[in-house]
Amino acid sequence: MSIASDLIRGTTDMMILAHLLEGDSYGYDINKSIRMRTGDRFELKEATLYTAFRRLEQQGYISSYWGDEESGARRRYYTITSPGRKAFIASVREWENAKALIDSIIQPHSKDSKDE
Amino acid sequence: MSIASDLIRGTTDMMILAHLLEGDSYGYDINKSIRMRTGDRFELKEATLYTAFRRLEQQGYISSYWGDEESGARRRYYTITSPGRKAFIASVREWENAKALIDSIIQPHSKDSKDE
DNA sequence: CGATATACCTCACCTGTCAAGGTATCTCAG
DNA sequence: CTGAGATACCTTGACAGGTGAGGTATATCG
Repeated sequence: MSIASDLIRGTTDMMILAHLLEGDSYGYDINKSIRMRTGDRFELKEATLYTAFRRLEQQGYISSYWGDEESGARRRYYTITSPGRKAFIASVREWENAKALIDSIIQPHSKDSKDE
Repeated sequence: MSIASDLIRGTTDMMILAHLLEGDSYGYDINKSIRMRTGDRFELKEATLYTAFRRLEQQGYISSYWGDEESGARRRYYTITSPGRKAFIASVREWENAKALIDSIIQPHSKDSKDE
């Protein structure tokens, strides 16, 4: 019951930024949160997650630092930046827009007289 | 004011099938219809449109035939097949699903106690 | 000691979009 | 008649994002 990869394309960055808006976090935790929010119906593939981090950091939308836990596996934490916040807002607007446009295209149009 | 190509990815086939549900049509006309339905805010790029036709025909979701107009440029008409109709219904369901999942992921979660 | 969970990472491959280029017909202005 | 623009089709190569498969390391539990 996963989303087709072509459908989530272009929304993964938005998902990650949305999570970071609520505070610094790290890869595994972000994915766990996504799993929980969707009732176990969706999660990002690890490769997708980490390539997204690279991309977002390169664009200046997030920054990272290593956590200082003394036990357990090391964690790389991410912080959303000011440009990242702006980018998130813009991407949500774009997403709402795209949803409306696509819906208007696929919704059936009543056709009284259909000559064929 | 176009949709980011990463956002429409995976919906173009659905758009085309939606149009063909209302009767046979050809490339140029489908794109014109999309432009009209969206109030000139969106249209498929030609390369995208025609690669989608190839893909859909190969999957057996549409079939094609040449129109017999005696004047003007020739037109290749497309018909949606029975499997195509089923695929369309499935893709709409998937799309509705994806929309809901993505929205649930990006929507802000109220956090009463936010330390930091 | 091996399995499982946490936690990170990279590489090669696949697929869909798109810019750029091409063909051919018809109409209309000059 | 000639050139521009609209109609209408098509292909190729480049590009970008998702993903399977593979890898590393630590802690815990039986």
